[in-house]
Amino acid sequence: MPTALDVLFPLPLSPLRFLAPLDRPLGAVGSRVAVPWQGAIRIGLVTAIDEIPAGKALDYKEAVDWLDSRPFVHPSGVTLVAELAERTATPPGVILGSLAPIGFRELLVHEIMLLAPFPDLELAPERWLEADHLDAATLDVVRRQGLIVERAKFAVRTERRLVGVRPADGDLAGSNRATQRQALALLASVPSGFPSAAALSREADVPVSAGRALVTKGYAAYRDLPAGRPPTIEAPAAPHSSVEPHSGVLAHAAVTSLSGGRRVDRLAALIRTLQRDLAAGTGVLVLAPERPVLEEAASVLMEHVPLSVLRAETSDDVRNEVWEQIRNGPPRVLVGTFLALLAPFEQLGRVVVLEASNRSFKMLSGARLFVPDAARRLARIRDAPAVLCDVVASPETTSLADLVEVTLPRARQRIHVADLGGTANWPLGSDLMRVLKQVAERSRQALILAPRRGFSAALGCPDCGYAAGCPNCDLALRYHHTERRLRCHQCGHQELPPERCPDCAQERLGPLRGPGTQWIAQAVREMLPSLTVLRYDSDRHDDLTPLRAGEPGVLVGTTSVLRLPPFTKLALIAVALLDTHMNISDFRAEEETLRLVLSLPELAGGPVPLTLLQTFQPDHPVVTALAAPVAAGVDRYLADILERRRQFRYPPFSHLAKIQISAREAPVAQRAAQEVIERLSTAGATSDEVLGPAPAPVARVRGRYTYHVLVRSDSAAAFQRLLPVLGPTVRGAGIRLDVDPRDVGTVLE
DNA sequence: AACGAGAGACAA
DNA sequence: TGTCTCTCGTTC
Repeated sequence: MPTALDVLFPLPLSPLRFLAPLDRPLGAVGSRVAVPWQGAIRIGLVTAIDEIPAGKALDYKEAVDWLDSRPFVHPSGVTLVAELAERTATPPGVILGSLAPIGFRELLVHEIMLLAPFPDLELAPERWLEADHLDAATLDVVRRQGLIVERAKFAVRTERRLVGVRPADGDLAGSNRATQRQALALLASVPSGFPSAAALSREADVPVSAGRALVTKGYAAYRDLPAGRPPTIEAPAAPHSSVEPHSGVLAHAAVTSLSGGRRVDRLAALIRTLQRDLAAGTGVLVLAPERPVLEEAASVLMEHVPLSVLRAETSDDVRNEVWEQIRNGPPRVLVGTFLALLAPFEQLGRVVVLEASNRSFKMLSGARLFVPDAARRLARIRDAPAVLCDVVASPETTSLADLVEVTLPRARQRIHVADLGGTANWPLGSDLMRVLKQVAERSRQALILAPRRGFSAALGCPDCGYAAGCPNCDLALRYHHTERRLRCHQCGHQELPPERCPDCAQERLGPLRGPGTQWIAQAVREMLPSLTVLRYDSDRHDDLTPLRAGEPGVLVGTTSVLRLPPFTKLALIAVALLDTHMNISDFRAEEETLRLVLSLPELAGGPVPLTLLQTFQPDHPVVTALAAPVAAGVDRYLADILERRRQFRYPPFSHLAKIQISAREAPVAQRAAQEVIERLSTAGATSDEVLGPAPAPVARVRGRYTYHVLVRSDSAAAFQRLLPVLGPTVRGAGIRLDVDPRDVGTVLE
């Protein structure tokens, strides 16, 4: 019986079926194959192997060749891709494309052999030839007629190297040929050769002409040699002093929630467990949301366990090297981004997710996966325990079945709430001014977290209320004072600020609404002219060496400062406007505000600084919870959050998907949104399960109008039935589906 | 995603 | 009639 392969490509497709290459040993699920594709060949992943009836064989093309001797993706990875595709109602190829961005684009050597002379072709039969001797159409014809056999393998990358080809002889005798003899002797002793005659001469310490003479006289020649070993996997910079592992290991549970403490405390609590996993012969996968967390984890863990690192910047070569280490070497810990999810661990002992609620784990392209969800699925598929680490465990984690909660003592933190109500000073309230003065007097350092970059959230007219808006987006243009520009932070549009108000001709246009880094930095400079004030946001990264050297100063930055290594002499961390974080219209906003404030001590490498929160809402439950004298305030508030999620049927008590419908014309988008709702109800959605349509929080971005529809189901099965009815487009509008969204907007309110 | 077929727009 | 651009459907 013929054997068929289901082959998946990193394209928005489901697997396609090919015949297994005839007369070749059958490979395994998870291996890559080369298959004919639109006149050429391309690389795909075998997701299933099936026997099919002989009559069916003619329906499919024959795969050209197997490319792996051992699976490239563990079979559990194939299952994971399929599960994620189903959950997100996305073609599995899209999932493969996001999780395995390399491995499917490598160059192949594709060869063909004519089985008999072919009338119209001047090609020798029964000899292997480069496939590009035939054009795509001819290749397809002779292939269909069974007149050729084909093979494919990965192209070995080569580089031109200078190598020795002939030993020294009489012509090189004599004292004035001494330098050439010297260079040739060196060349002979290095089989891998040199990149150039000049490089050889440099190494042999002879004039360049001597090396060149070897080439002209035929003692040396350039040859294409296989490219050298890939660069070795570099260890991350180790900014951390060594960490003392906690004694004791984590209990064996399907899921462990590891919360509290600082990030290094949570790592310290993991080390003994990871060592035991490795000793048991199993590898461990540690997932990090972004580079600084990854580097920190790697530098802490590398002192205690054998470690590999995989991140976005790792080259394809290094990635292949890591894959080899994991497949062939002794068990190790792999610290990586989402790219590590498909790592080919033979035995996987544990999956650890660092900073499990971090927004960076939400992938913005493709199926918009949330990596911790994918990691938990992987752990379940492989029957490995999962550990979710976070400063504050999310309700999604704490409501999981078979959960063990490990809570480390919360980092010490003195929190002061500064009420901005009725204050005349803006953006620095009187409390913050007082503390900043102390910082200056005592020659200490302070960090102020600004709500945005630029000078102010808008530039406008104090008389008529006009505010300059973006021509492409329904959004105020942000005012950048230093550059004297108005800029849209959505689409990048920029223009000069108007001389006078276009509505009432008033000339005193000024900054409106919330302050940015520029405004706050300016205010601090005016108040404390002698103090160094530095800025750190995506517009400007000031040189922070003075602060690192311990000089007094104030750093004003956006949340991007949270990714900086800790400062050892911080006396104060201030949040200039906590309201910006609390008022984001999302059901997770308060919880994330809590997480933000409780993770601020991470920035202090030395004594615990004062945390000062400026807010117009000192009575907001988030603020009162944080201001409570003991941690119990926070814990009680977390319980409240969970209860509210249950009451209002938010995740984890329901399944949520956000559908974004957008078009250049608002009515087109609105009609399409209506059609989406009709399709959902035709598919059996109850009125309770469909919410919206509502205009997106910013109704127009880059000239496109967007409407949101939410699908909310109590049962996974009902949820999963509804999503596939949404195509990629509806009557001229584009649809984007975000299953398990991390930002929901206002539709439910 | 990438390609090719087919439809429609426009100049000669 | 040719050719350029856009939309749509297919990839086994």
